[in-house]
Amino acid sequence: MPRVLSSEDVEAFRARLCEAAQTLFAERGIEAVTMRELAQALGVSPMTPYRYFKDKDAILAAVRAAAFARFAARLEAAMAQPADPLHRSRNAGQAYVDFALAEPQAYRLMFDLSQPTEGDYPELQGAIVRARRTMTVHVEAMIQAGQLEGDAELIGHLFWSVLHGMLMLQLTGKLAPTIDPAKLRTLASQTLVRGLGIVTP
Amino acid sequence: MPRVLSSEDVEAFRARLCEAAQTLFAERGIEAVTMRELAQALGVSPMTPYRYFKDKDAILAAVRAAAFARFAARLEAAMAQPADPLHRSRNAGQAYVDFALAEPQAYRLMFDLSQPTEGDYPELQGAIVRARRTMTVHVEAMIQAGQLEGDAELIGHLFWSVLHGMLMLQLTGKLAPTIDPAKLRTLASQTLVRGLGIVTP
DNA sequence: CAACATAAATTTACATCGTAAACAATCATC
DNA sequence: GATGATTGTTTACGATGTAAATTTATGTTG
Repeated sequence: MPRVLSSEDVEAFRARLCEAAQTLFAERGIEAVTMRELAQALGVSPMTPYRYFKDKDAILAAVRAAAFARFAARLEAAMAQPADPLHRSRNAGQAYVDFALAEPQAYRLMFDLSQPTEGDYPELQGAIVRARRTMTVHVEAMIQAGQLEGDAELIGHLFWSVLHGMLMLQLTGKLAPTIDPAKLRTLASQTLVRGLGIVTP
Repeated sequence: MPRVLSSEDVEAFRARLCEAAQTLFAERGIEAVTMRELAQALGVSPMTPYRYFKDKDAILAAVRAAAFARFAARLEAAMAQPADPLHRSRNAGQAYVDFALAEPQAYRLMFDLSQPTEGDYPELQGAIVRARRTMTVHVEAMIQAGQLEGDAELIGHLFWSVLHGMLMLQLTGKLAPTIDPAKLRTLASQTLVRGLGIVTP
């Protein structure tokens, strides 16, 4: 049933496809999902998705970009709560952990070394930049509040590294069975606060 | 040219295959390597590898186990240098970074979320345990030397998380272009030393 | 030593995947 | 209403992982 498509229709189909892909990824794992399945989930014939995306990589990139956007939105929402900068940082950290544990497949898609399809796909690039920006904003707030001093971007990346490392080890099942991830996160938090000389209000 | 194979021959072939796989992985990336290529690299017909490994996953697991073993050996060698515990920790951290940057494909294979083929393959499990053990030994040494107090395993996992997080972000190209990875590592080290109250000699 | 059994390796074959190319069906425009 | 473009489908192809059949070479036995 072909019709003339407005660009809104195109966007709508793309969005539906991304959503279906995300759902299937979460259910069956990323590489278990095939183009044919995806088309079937949308009720179209196997080749139809190719009218809206160049290839599978392009779909992956779009789903990744959407995941980064959702991720950034969560962090921004957590930091929007009124509180002193240190507490807002804690909230953001909690939101980070919540996201990764609630949507491990999305987190994996975002941070796996699977494909270096980064450079292409400017939409994806933008989503990453936005998410990364969030990582340093809260540090700048603490610095401005006099709770901390130093290079905000560098310190932001340190927070990020600690969170990312703990979560990746947890998600990949690399933590020792005796390790309680929550305790590890508490220790990490306390250690960073002390180590960076953050003034606790 | 079939012959009766001793179990040493079998092991030798497996080792050759793993080595070839590792080389090809490093060259062309992991998922770009095909069973047929692998067989060709060994000068055998495409199906021969299946006489020595159940399937491709089994080969992946064997290469992963070998990578973990090499990794653990490097860390252990770095810590075997005579020095006070804190310096041995630093050496181990440097060895960790060196390994990941020198063999990014191996590091990726070890820590990607690609397949949860962990549970099967006891050989792999053992290699991981050995590598993980290394991560806490140096902390125990510092505690015994009175340079630090706390839960050695938990603190070991904190060190591990920070290193792993920084390296993964670097290897996946997620660090901001303005970030110097070496500076980030320096900040991380200083922050952990201060935050954990490590007594510097 | 000749015939055979068995283990090793190869060849053939197949299902599945991503996707290119050919085709069909619908609508906008003249 | 004929025509050309746009959307969707069908068909087809090469590549991949691997199962099954087949060949080849060795060690064993009468």
